[in-house]
Amino acid sequence: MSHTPFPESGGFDTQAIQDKWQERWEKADPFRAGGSEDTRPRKYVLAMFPYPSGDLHMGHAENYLYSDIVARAWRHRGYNVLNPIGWDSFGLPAENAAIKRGAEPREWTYVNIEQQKQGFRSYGVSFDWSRELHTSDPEYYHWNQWLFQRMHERDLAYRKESPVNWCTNDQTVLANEQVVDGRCERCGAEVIKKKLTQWYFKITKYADRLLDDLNQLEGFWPHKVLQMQRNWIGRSIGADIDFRIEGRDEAVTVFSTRPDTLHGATFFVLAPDGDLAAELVAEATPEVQERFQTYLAGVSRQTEIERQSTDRPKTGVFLERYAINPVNGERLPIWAADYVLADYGHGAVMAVPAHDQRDLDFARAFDLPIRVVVDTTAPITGAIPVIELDDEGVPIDPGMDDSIDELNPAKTGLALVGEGRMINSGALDGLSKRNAIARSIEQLEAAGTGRAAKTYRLRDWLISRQRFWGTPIPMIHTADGRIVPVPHEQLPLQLPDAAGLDLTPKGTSPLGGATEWIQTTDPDTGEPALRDPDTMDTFVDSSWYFLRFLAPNDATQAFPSAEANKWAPVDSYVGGVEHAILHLLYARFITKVLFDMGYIEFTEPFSSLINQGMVILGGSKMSKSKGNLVLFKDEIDAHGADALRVALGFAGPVEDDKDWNDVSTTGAQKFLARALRVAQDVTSEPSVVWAEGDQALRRVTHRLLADAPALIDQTKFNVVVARLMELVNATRKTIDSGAGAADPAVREAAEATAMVLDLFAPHTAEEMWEMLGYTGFVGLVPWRVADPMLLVEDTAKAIIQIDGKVRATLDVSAKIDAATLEDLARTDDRVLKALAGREITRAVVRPPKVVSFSTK
RNA sequence: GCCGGUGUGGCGGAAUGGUAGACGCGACCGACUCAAAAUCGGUUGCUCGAGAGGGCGUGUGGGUUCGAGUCCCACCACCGGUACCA
Repeated sequence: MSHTPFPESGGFDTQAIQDKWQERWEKADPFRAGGSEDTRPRKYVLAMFPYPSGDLHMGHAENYLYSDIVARAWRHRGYNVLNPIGWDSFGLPAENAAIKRGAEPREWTYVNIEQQKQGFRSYGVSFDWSRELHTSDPEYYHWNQWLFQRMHERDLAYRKESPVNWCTNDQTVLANEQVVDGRCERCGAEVIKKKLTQWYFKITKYADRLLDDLNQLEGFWPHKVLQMQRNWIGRSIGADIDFRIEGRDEAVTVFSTRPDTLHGATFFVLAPDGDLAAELVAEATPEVQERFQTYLAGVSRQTEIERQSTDRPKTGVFLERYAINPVNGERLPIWAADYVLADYGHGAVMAVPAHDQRDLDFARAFDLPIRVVVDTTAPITGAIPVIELDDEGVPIDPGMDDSIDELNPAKTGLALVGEGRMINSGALDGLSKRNAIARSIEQLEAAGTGRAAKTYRLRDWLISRQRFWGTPIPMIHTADGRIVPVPHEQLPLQLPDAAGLDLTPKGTSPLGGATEWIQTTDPDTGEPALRDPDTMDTFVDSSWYFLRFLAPNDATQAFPSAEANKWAPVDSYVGGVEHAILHLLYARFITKVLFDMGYIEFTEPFSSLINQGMVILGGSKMSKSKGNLVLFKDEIDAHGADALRVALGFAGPVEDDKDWNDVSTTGAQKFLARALRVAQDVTSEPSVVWAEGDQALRRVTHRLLADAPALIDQTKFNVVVARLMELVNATRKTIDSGAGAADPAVREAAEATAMVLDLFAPHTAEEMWEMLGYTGFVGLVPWRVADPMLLVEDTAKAIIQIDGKVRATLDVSAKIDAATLEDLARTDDRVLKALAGREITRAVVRPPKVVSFSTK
């Protein structure tokens, strides 16, 4: 193969070096994880597996660099490391490409995988290639179907009719997590609500555990991600309160975080698209029915974007029915309004306009009464106000001074949500908000009309998709209306050939058009039956793939429990923050489900998480549509894999975004050439005695050896590169103007450089190692332990401060005692000059580094 | 609005409460060269000063401390998440 050496590589043919080592790695396959015979402790490193959308881009370059750095570092530190790779190869882009070009989704997908694979090989990533998997292979999705059926058995997979998110462009439903700002996360089209019957995974059953277990991850996952998940799960604590509805037998329950304000409830609101509203309207007068239907039609036409826009005026219709307040028997008019959501809480609220901004806005729009029940002017700390009692021992309501217009919600339009003391609330009067919440729950429980309750923002995970390129849902709809699993001996239920199928989005699954495929028989009766035409959300695939890597070719089970318990949870998981909720929440959920089923012994999938920032260009995201893509392949071709890796590793902290303009591949090339030249210049033999080498250089070498492991653990990769540069610079200096190239310390430094540089520039490191006279792979060589004797300095620089300003520095022995150091400082010329006769009133001496004098 | 995060040279960024700016990019000066590239050496926070040397400096204002980029309080700016969630 002909090639031209990269420029700026100091005469080294880095292209040839790269080719040479990639060929050797491919042949020797040195990065396979050890099997059961391997007694070293294990580490599982994983980068979020790629979707094969085309060639690799800079985001991949960063992501897989970081996981490779960690994997390589752990190998050097004596671990049996698993660093696998696979493809998240089901999904919409394949299908859309297929529609556009008339190719099969499968073909498009597997061509892309081949391309990405070449990309990874050219990048020198130390994967265990023997465990490669594709989620679009029946050998993989078989076990999605298995998982689905196990969950179905436990009522964790179920069907329900509910308003769902519908992407108007992709013509499919979406999970709540896939709607971003009212738009489809994938294509950006507006999302509307539709009422459909779909398959769900009951993630809400795990809400408490998903929330509480986040505490275990504190310090190991980015704080930001933990916080995002907490907010997403959104646990609210309060009470369920039962309201009787006039003319109806069953009570209606509402959830409220403010049961203390029950006396301030003046009306009642139902979600217009909920079941209860429909029921009440069915019994209403024709006029009410008509008004309601008109309103509902308007509401359902709205997109999520319209619905979410702030400052929207409140709208609603009065249903001419009344709810009865359980604490005082008051009749509360029932309205239907779209500010109440059908799928949160119970889809109904008691409205307390004085103390809830939304209720207040609604009350003011429709002229409904407003009653203040918390006096927010009353002190809640300090002396408890004296409550006067009337003749019967009932507290006299102190009332609120309603001459204070600034505090009258009806006038200001501002609900009083702050702290205060209860008024107009019977036996709760005088209590602080906090105490009143607790007391009101006690009262409701005593009366049997309410109870403490929790509600979550998290909704169940909608997993059906009306698209082709995904895992078929392994269920059968029988003629008599039962829904039964596909018998396990018929699994995997494979996708039919896409040829001849109409894949265009039309709102129903393309599989419905696969006549032969969709028709089957009822496994119980033998009667004709239909398969479920939908496929699963591809996030099901990625929610457990890290377990499949432990035995990707096992045709008998999803994964062997014994292997899973040995390797998993993943020790270091690397990926973008865009998955902070979606993928990471789902994987945590499925892990807990598998734990409950007894397949694994751990409850969290990823012990530590690294979120890399984005690679941007000129301050904005790179994208094909903007035409500002920096291509992975172009950079490898222009500067070499190692230069790209070093440049990215050095560009800044892992979690920060990196502007491509600040990523210096040419700087990295220069550094790599300097490192190679150092190795080339070494004239001593591997057998030299290092202890006889130059002490100053040895100290630099050993400080790096001592610090590197902790720096890697703290993901301060950019600092490790900086320290490598310092070592190479120090070695250069020793060769050129110090002890010379033959000094043993020079060899020791060059060898240490190769061993640590392997994390960032594996090709260069291997080449250095070979230049230094070794034959094996440096990537497999254990790091040397730093000599503690070389880490303690025998001299130190002491700083002398006077009134907080550094006035002198002294070279002193590292073992100097406080009295000697203080004497030296007090008699130093510069100190005397700076004192200018002022008297020292205080001296703080911290040998050997600091003397601090204070003066008058 | 609510929740979280971040503010350090021209730029990317270092810095267990102890000399702020490691390491690099860029820039400038020099060596080599017919010349350029590459390479090598030097300078490079701002400012006053010929120099010696001094003053000021980590978003702003306060505080704790012998000593604060680092700890505490208040504020400002930017970024991210989320939002009729009852």
